[in-house]
Amino acid sequence: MPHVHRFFQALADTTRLRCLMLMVAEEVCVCEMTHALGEIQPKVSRHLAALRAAGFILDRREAQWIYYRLHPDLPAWMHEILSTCQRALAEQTPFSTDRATLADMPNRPRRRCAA
Amino acid sequence: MPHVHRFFQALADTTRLRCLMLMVAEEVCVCEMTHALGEIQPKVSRHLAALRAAGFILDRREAQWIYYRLHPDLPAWMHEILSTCQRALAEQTPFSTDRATLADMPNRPRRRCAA
DNA sequence: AGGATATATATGGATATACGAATACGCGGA
DNA sequence: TCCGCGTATTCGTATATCCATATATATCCT
Repeated sequence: MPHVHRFFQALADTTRLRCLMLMVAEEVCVCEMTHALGEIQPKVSRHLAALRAAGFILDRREAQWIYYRLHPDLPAWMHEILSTCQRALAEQTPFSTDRATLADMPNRPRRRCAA
Repeated sequence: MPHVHRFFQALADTTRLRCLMLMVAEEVCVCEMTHALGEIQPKVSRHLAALRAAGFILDRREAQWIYYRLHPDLPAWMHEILSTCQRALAEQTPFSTDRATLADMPNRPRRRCAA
């Protein structure tokens, strides 16, 4: 199926996988991912656009920031695979350092107060 | 990590994924996969070579047949993902028909009697 | 309105990947 | 030894993918 192909093709790029691993945990905006990965903005943006076009993530604008999250209607097995990945890769580079760099990010945009 | 990248890149091709889904269940030789998928032999062989070069499968020669199976040292999380795939995709085309076509294959080479 | 910040997209080029057709290799049997 | 079968590989080509640079769009603030 094309869906399956698209999914694994999405995971096959390191930049996209790193972004997805961050999004498994929480909603993240582009500048946060750019900072966390240490990549230039157009590169991150381009890969997020690909993930969005394939229907794997959703975006939400809040002021000048655009937050991305996993698509809520993602098939269960895809979500399961992403969880498996995070469990297996969380303590390996670059995924562990991505999380740390994000946590230490100065002036991190704050989400609208939930509730 | 390059390993992770290689793994998902391997799954991102439909021919390779179909072969892997067959190998999750049992050891399969090239002519069996060629028959099951309805693809030409060099195409199947080429993709198996890629999987072998990446260390995801092992081959074993028996007379003129070469049998492929998942590499026994595959990391647990990769095996887990393959299992998740099979559970999710087993009843979808082309994976379901691949299994059926293999089961109905005439003159299917028989493995050496185990034990 | 104008500047600053955040994000998206366009462009052109380099590299990788997949393909069919043809061919080579390895093994068993007559 | 020659043939047939199963498998692997080479070749040339078409297509896809990724990238960096430059630029466009949108929003906020003053």
